[in-house]
Amino acid sequence: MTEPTTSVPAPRGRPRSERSHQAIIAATNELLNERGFVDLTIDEVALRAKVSKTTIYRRWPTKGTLVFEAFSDQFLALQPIPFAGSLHEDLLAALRGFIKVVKGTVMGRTLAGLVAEVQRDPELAEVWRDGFVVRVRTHHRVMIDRAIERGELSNDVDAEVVLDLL
Amino acid sequence: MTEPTTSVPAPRGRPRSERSHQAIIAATNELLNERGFVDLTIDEVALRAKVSKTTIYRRWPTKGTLVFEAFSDQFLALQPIPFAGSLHEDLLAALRGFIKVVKGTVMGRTLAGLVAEVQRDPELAEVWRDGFVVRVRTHHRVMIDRAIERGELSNDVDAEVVLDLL
DNA sequence: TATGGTACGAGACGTATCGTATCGAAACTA
DNA sequence: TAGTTTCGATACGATACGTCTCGTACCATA
Repeated sequence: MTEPTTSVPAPRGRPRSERSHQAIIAATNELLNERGFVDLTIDEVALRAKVSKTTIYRRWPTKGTLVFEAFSDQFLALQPIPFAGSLHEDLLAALRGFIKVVKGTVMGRTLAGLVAEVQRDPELAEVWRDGFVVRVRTHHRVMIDRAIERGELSNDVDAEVVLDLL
Repeated sequence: MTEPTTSVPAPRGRPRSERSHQAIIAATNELLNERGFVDLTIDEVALRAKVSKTTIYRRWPTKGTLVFEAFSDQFLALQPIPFAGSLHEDLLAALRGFIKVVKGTVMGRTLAGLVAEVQRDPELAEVWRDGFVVRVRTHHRVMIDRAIERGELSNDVDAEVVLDLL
């Protein structure tokens, strides 16, 4: 075998356009910031990305999954891990940063719509948990681990609960 | 004048049915708990309340305002003012109670949809602020006032910010 | 009792959006 | 060149919101 057995079975037919993929994500983020989740329409994403609506649905099954993918990277990039010194300060700083983004940018609007959508679509909820909540928690876990090396613990559970508001 | 000048100019014509009003609110709450904000339809509220859709729109301009009214009372009734002793404990208890309702009942789903809707409708946003956020804050203000009589203060601002997540 | 003002029920209606289906052209592989 | 898959264009079905019309029911007043 010249190819590993785990390799993809060699692509057939016309390949998917990578340019289209990026144009769709970009257009989605633009419209997301202009109008938020609810008022974003797939037709307009297609129009702005110079792509057919069919192409979008061929890659993302629902509006929610598309918006999720476009949004999550953009959002998480704005959530740095603070390094203040004490766990209490770190968590507070993280919370402040989170609130600042939610209240100070248009992303809060999108997040609200996305959270609402997650309540309705079980498949999206799964992607949401695996691809967003987990990453946020991993984020926080770092702070908590860092704190364990000092001897703080009882308040940790509370903090996790607080951040469950996500 | 047998009537005070500030009295209502005497109602003319057929009065609005109080029974209809209550039936609409009740049906809305039922459907809200069954399906949440997004999947609740005005047509079904009308059907279940044995009321014409016209009657609903004659009283509430949008779906959002109706749901808000039906939901806010129901929700706030489940948010008692804790009395633990210290401000820290009180706020924590309030937060726990809030999270418990949001995560443990179907109301969280409705709340998410409502928050998303508030981001879109400026009129609803106004009603939301005046009729919900204010009441929640008044709620918390009681705890804070109670704490001021002991001499805690610096952490208060933080707590308000945290509860801004609403 | 007659009249005018308002709410009511029933339902058609226009607009908007999601997501699907169809179909011929284009792009790529073997 | 033949086979396979994606592409764009666009019609379509399914819902839902919110508006509008019209004839009827209810209430105060003269």
